[in-house]
Amino acid sequence: MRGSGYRNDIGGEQVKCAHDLPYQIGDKWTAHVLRALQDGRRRFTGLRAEMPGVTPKVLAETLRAMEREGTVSREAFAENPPRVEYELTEQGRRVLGLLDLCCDWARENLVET
Amino acid sequence: MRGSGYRNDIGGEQVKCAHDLPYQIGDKWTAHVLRALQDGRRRFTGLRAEMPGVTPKVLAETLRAMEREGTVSREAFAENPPRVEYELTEQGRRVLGLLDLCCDWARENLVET
DNA sequence: CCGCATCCTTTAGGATACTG
DNA sequence: CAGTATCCTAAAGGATGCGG
Repeated sequence: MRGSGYRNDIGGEQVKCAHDLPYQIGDKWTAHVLRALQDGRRRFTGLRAEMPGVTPKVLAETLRAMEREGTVSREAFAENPPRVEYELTEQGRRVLGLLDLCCDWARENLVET
Repeated sequence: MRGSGYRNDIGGEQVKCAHDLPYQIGDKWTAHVLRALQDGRRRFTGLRAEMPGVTPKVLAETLRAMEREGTVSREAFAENPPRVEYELTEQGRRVLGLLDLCCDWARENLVET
């Protein structure tokens, strides 16, 4: 089924595996952002509310990184007080799909925890 | 660490996701160990050879952690010079399966990078 | 309200040397 | 051979305060 020579950067094929994905996913808050945005756009404060424990600095960093990677889009409105809304991109929804895949796997393989 | 414990109740579900799995998978060397052991048992030096760049300290730490988690088993032989062999457990093979799942996902979703 | 500027702590990981 | 024992650096993440 799966012979050897299948190990990303150790001289095998160029297939990207978990920790070599060009997307953050293992860091502390990205998965939470993906979950928080799965039902639609949210603004900064809304995200904070759904992610207890995150500090504004770290949340902002996470969002900037995700924006750079193309998993999240950001829209700022020139109002006062300011309003900024975040939303998953198509690629972001795909990454969320991977997360769901992992959850499914966990459901089937970790039942006896 | 895990921040404020298991806070994966984001959607109300208690499902464990990527970074909350009770297995290392996003750290630097675990996936490499899983790959290196996928074709059978290996000893410490053999693993080092298949994982260029890893230092004995870090490899030992990784193996200890995996042993604790139950993804790798360790057998030491009372010989001289000493010999120690590592092998995937059933659970280890399951985690490797998740890794393969991620690779499949990447193949289908990252073709046009 | 959004989020940057500072400063600080923790930790993963590496370099090197040394033992049973 | 199969690891410890030390020491060190970089980077992630947190606390707090300010500014448009």
